[in-house]
Formats: sequence, structure tokens, C-alpha cells
Amino acid sequence: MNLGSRDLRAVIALVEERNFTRAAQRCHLSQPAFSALIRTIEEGLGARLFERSTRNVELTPEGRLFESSARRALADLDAMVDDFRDHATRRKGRVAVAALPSLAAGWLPAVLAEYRRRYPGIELELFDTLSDGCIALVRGKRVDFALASAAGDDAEFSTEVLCSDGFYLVCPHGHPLAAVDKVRVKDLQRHPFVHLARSSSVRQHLEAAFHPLRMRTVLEVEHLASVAGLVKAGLGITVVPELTLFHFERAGLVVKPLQARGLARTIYLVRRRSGRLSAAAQALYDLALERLPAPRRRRAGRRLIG
Amino acid sequence: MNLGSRDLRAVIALVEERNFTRAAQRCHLSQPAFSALIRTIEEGLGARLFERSTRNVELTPEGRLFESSARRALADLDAMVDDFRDHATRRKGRVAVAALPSLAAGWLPAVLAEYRRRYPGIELELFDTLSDGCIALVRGKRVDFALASAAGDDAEFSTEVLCSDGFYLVCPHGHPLAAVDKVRVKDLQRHPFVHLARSSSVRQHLEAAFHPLRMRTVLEVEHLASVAGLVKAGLGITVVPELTLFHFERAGLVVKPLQARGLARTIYLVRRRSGRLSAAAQALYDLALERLPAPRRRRAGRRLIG
DNA sequence: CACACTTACGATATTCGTAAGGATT
DNA sequence: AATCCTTACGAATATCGTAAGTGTG
Repeated sequence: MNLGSRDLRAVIALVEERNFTRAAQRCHLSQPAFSALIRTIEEGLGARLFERSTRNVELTPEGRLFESSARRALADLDAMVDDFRDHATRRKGRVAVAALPSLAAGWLPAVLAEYRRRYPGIELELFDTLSDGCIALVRGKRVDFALASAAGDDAEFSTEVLCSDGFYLVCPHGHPLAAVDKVRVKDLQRHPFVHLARSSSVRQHLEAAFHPLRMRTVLEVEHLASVAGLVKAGLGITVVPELTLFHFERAGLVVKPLQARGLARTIYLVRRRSGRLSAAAQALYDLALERLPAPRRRRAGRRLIG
Repeated sequence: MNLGSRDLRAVIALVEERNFTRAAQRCHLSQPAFSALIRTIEEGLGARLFERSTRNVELTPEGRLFESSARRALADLDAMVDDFRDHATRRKGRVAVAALPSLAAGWLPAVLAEYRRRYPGIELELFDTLSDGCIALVRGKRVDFALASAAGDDAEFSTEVLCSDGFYLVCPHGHPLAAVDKVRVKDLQRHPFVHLARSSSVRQHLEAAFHPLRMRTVLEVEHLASVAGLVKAGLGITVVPELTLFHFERAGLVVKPLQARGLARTIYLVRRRSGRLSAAAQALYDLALERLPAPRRRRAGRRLIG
């Protein structure tokens, strides 16, 4: 037998109205159609739900059991439908995203804030971790997608370029390099360097860019804020991508675009290839693409990405 | 929107089969009809439940939420229908009945035993109490109906005669009355009486029958078994209805029908007038009427009830 | 080209509302 | 007589299955 929410509503309406005519109105049906509906339900169940006399309509003793179950079942069905719609329309939900620490601290918060304004009912979760960690979180389904610099296996992951992130020299005011017009990679070779850890994507790009030149490493730390402090104190210079510059500008350091063709890291949106993103996740994904990190106008007047 | 158990079954079939053709077979539908059904459900919900590519069918992330709810809701609906049917067909249920102590000890147990054989899934509850208590239990909805000697208010209760219960003299062997051929009420006047409590229906019938004659009361007790013991010990005689005779015959006493027109108590089936009995209660009610207490062939050869 | 889902379409069932019928107060 | 549920019946609607269409591996 096929019992639907419509049927349950009809039964409950009749229980409450104790009158076919009024219950029919509540169900937007003519009274005979409503009568037939109740009859059909009763036939499907195999026994009467209501005891009718011309002047009175009331539940049978078995009908009374049915009523309480029916109310619960109808509430469950309605809640189920509402919940589905809420998720589909992004009134409810949850998005988990992984992002490189530089993005998580600089550009992403504004995007998340806008997302939250648009979809206040959706819970957000952010993992700020290095690229390998980001990819692992995507693989392990801990996050819906990641903002990372390394694109993983193409069979497992679907990647899309978010932006290209050019590299900048950072040095203290008064440093010899601060006066150089166009800084080239080989200009840096003689100066002591403060580095990020080898596991960071920034460092890996740098190593590749300098090869086969050597760098004079004085210190190696985990966090960009530490790098900024060390450079500020005159321990060395550093080279970092554009999206991290807010750290150094806040610290009152000189930042200068590096004249180095091909020295740029690419930031990708990375997600699992199988399945699709939830409505909530897709909306954040799309918003990220809309609010691309705006490249600053470089001294040379070129834009990094079209 | 109208979401039915049929719809839920279709969704669940498709989740499990991940294939429209096989899921359609499970639902006894042609594949296009099944496809249309899923489409209709999705339109009603306002978003896709399934992601289809020609070679693969899988739930959307929102659909995954829906699935688990749908399984629960479907199980609830099915359980609700099954439960209703079980109650309507007397595979489940509960009957509470009140009965006079004489009936509860003598005739009723065999009826209950037969009922239980027929409907082993139905719980039984029996209150053995005096007539007023029986009526009160009916009024308070503690029992479905009662077997009592007093019919209550006709507006509140519906009553039906179960049987008429004739009165018998009970005396010890060798007692002068044991030899009398046809015992009349006035023959008893001179003998000491053992009585039931004034609140019992038996006593009330007796008082009416003897009026205006006086009875020589020696003792007054609550239980028939006590009366039997006292009569056996020679303290007096007693008069009791036929349905209690098993007590006295077991005790080896003489029982003789009383020649007294109109001296009989009527046993009624008493139930509330409003509402109807549950299927389980109605079955016991009907069985009681089928298994009427069989009147014994009296010496005079007359039957008390037709 | 084979498989799987969708669309098209005519046939069948179901459901609907109006009007008449019947029962109860 | 008034009220309320049921039955009757033609019309509108929904659902079904067959057959053709479309897209993907």
C-alpha cells in the first residue's frame, strides 16, 4: 500500500475537525472527494479508521493508535523535505575548506566573511595548513575542497587555477637592494636569506627559481610572521609571494617585485573528482573564483594574470 | 508536496541499485515510468536527488542526507501500517474486563482460555470485583466492558443480558431441608443463614426475595469460599446463584434449586455507550455471548433462559 | 555500437467536482 | 427541514508502457 503525506494530512484533518466538510476544506478538496480519499485509505489499511454516524465522526480504537503514529510520521516527512530544501537552497549546511596559511590569513577571510553574510545558516570550517596537508584533507574527505599550490593526481582530483602569485623581494628600509630599480634573482645571491621551512610551497618555488645558484640561508622558520620579524631586525632578506605581502608591509618593510620570468606559484582550487560539491560548498567555490585575489599593479605595469 | 511511501521506496531502490532499469524492476514499473517518478519527486523537492551520467547514478550530497531520513520515514510508515493491521486483525492488542468474583472464578476462565488460544498476541487484564466496582471501572475507562449484575445509567452505558442466574439452596448432607422435594423461600425462614456481605449482588437479590420475611443471619462474610466452609461446618444454610455452585459442590454440600418465581439475578455485559469496542475487546465480548453460562437442567426440568 | 537515461505519445487509471441520495436529529 | 455523509457519473488529470531519441564510453 502507498501511504503519503497527503493521506496523513487528510486523516489528521478529519481527526481534528470531526467533520468531513470542514476537513475537506482544509485539504482543498470537495467533500465527496475527501470522503472517497478517506475510504481509499481505509480500504488500503484493511479496516476503518473512523466511526461515522450522520451526526458524529470519531476515531475507532485502532484509529487512535494510528493517529499518534501518523502525526509523528507526517512531522518526520515534513521535516525531511524542509531539511533537504534548506540544504539545497543553502539555508543550512556545512562547508569545510583547507587553505594555505598565506591565503587563510590574508585573502580568504574576506571571502569567508562575504559567504557568511550571504549564507548565515551554513557552518564553516577552515584548515590552514601547508599544501600537502591541504591535499590530504581533500583526499580524506575532511574538506570539500582546498586552496593549495600543488595539484594532486589528476585521476583523483579535479583542479582549477585560482590565481598566479608572483614573488617579491622583502628587505628593510635602507638595505642596498631597496635602492635597486629592477631586482633580479642573481642580485640576491650575495645577501643572507631568512627562509620558510623546506616543506612550504614558497620555499620549493624559490629553490627551483634559484637553481643552480646558491642561497645564503641564515635562518629557517615556520611562520611568515617570524620571517617578517627577522627581516625587520636586519638578519637577512627574503623572497615571498604577493599574497603574503600584507605581513611585511604591516611590519614596515620594503617590498619590490622580482624580475624573474616564470617565478610564480600557482594557487589551485582542488577537489575530489568523484561526486559533486554540496550546494553549500559549490557556492563557496564559486565565490572564491569570483573574488580572485587581485594582483597589485606592478612597477613594470604588467598584470600577472589576465 | 505529497511524498508517499511509494516515492520513498523508489528513491531507496535507486540508491541501492544505482541503475534506473534495475530499480524500476524492483518497483514493478517500466524504466521510463520510473524515470518520470524520480523526476517528479525531484521537482517536488526543488533540487536533484541524484547525479546522473549515462554510465553512473549516484546521490547528490543533499540526496545523501535525504536517503537516511527516507529510510527511517519509510520504516516508520510501514511499521505504522503493520501495527494498525495487527490491531485490526487481533494479532496485537489488549483487552481489560471486569467481572463479578463468581464469574471471574467459575465461568470466565474457560472463556479467557479459549480467547487466548484464538488470539495469543492479545494481552488480557481481568478485574474481579463486585458489581459496583465493575461499573466504576467501565466508567473510568479502566476496562473495555464488564460482566456485572447491575446495569448502570442507560445514557452512559450500553447493556446486554448475558444470562439469568437462578438461586439454589445450599446445606450440608443430612440437613432437614436436604430431604424436602421442592424447597420454597418460606421453608428457609426458620433456619440460620450464612450470608455474603450486604454489598454483594447476591445478598441484595436475596433481601428482595425474602421481603417481607425475616432471615436468621448467623454470619456474614466476603468470600464464597468462606460461606462454603461455614455451611460445611454446620453453622447454617445459604442461598446462592447457580454460577457459584462449583464452590459448594467441590465442598461436598447439597445444592437444590429454589422454587421461587423471579428469584434470579441477571448478568449483564456492560460497556460505555460512546465509542466502540476495540477489535480485541469486541471479540471477547462476542465470545462471551457465544459461550453463555449453560444453565443446568433443573429438577423441574425447566430451563431458565431460552 | 551498445548501454542507459530521457523524451514523446497514445492508452489506461485515478481523482476530481457537481448533483442526487439517504440517514439522522 | 436542516445537516452531513455517501453514491453516481462525466470530466479533468495523472500515470503507465511502448517506441523513438540522445549522449557517453
